[in-house]
Amino acid sequence: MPKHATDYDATRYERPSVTVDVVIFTLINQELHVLLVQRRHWPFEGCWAIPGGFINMDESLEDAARRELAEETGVRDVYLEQLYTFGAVARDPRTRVISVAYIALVRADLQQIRASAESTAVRWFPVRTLPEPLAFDHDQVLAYAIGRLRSKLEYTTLAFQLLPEVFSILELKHIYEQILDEKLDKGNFYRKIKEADLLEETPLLREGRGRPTRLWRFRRDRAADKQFVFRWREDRSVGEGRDEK
Amino acid sequence: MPKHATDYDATRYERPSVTVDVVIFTLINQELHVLLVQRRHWPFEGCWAIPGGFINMDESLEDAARRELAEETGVRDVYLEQLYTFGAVARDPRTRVISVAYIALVRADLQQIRASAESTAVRWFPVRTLPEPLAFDHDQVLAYAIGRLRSKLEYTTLAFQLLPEVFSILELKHIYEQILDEKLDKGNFYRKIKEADLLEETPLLREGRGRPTRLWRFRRDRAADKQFVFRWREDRSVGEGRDEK
DNA sequence: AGAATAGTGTCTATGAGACACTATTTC
DNA sequence: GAAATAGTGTCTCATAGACACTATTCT
Repeated sequence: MPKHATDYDATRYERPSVTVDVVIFTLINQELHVLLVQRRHWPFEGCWAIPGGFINMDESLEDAARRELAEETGVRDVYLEQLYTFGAVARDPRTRVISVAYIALVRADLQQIRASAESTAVRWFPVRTLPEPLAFDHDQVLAYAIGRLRSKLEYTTLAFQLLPEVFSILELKHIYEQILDEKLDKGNFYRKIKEADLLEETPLLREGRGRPTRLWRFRRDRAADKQFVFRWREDRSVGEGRDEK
Repeated sequence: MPKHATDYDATRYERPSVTVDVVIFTLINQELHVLLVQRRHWPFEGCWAIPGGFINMDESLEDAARRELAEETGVRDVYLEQLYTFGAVARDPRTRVISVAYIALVRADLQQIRASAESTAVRWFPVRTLPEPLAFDHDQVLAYAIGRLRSKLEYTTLAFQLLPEVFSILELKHIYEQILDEKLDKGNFYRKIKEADLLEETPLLREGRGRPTRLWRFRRDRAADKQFVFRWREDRSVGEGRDEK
């Protein structure tokens, strides 16, 4: 098969379909959730799936991901990142489909989710209790997405995408715990987050059962500085690279 | 546009072409090089480009990448990793093309490169002195590949892919320096690499101008242990995530 | 002996992790 | 005062980084 042939003819080779799937994460009641849609039709009728769809010829991959995201959640201006491209030959029984997967982080309180013509339902699922089985190879996609989220959390300020405008330091710690799936030390967390100088104190307090808690705001100016990275801890585990069977 | 519609008709939507491009790295004279092909035809006639080609309908993305790699270098069984998928609308003037980019690491001494029908030449270029301009958006692809290589080097044993069966510790250090583009401390490097217990001493010595150097072998058994990661240093910089304009 | 290259030893500053302590609220 | 939650202080141990030192070859 020639590469970049002169006499290129668009119709000459059979082409795969290309879809964009978006793994949409949010935090509900301090717990990490993911948005899934229930399929109305064959294949995998009734199964839950990661929302996605075919790309248009006049939109970039990221534009397509944003469109899908908007269609499912009505949300705009969120954190969006390409995850991986899945291209096993028989992952879709209908035809050859290459799926470019994206991760999105949204604040649940802002979102209005809705079902569509192809789905009977749309729901947030806690990542700890996902439905089984998922459609296509979406279990792999999701597992990979969670792994990526976890590893990126350790060296980026990504967790702030999930938080409201103001929040307490212990809420932030809770997100880290949710995503990393382990307990963190309170004192060490306070120390590191303060050293990072990422937060701006607000005059606000939130009352609860015990001592009221101070609320903070994320300093976007510091995060915008691309050189700057808040690294919760140095301990990176596997990270990038995955084996497509 | 419907997602996963029942009455799915493969011909119903216009489909993009999908290519796989492989950024092939090697080490020549202790210097990091990348394989480029010179294009024979329009578009970008005469420009250097990353080798790649259209995927077949019956091969996975990774299979396609291995095929391309074999076609360009005749090499098999190398380190191969998906890099990123590039999908800007007008990146190829002929038609809509989505390119899934891969990174491969090969040992140059083993390879026999050859030109093909579409290329007038195939050459290894030092990454420090790349030709300008590259075809398509290949400058971006390459820059991204180098960044990925750099960041992965810091927490994987990937550098060993570039080395021959036996090598000296200072040669290994040299690879790290090449890829990271900075000087490393000799003593610290010796310390870390030995602590990692990744190397096996051989009885071999190599003579040079000064004191002969001990040769070592990579312990694949330790690296196979997926939990294990040789981390040259903790200092991860940006890493994953990229902005496709 | 001196140059060239290989390889080791050691000091210091940093910072992650553990954990005990203090503070402020409600009941 | 006790319970509940918020927030601080401090000690220790590991280790990254700097850098001086020793070792073995050739000419």
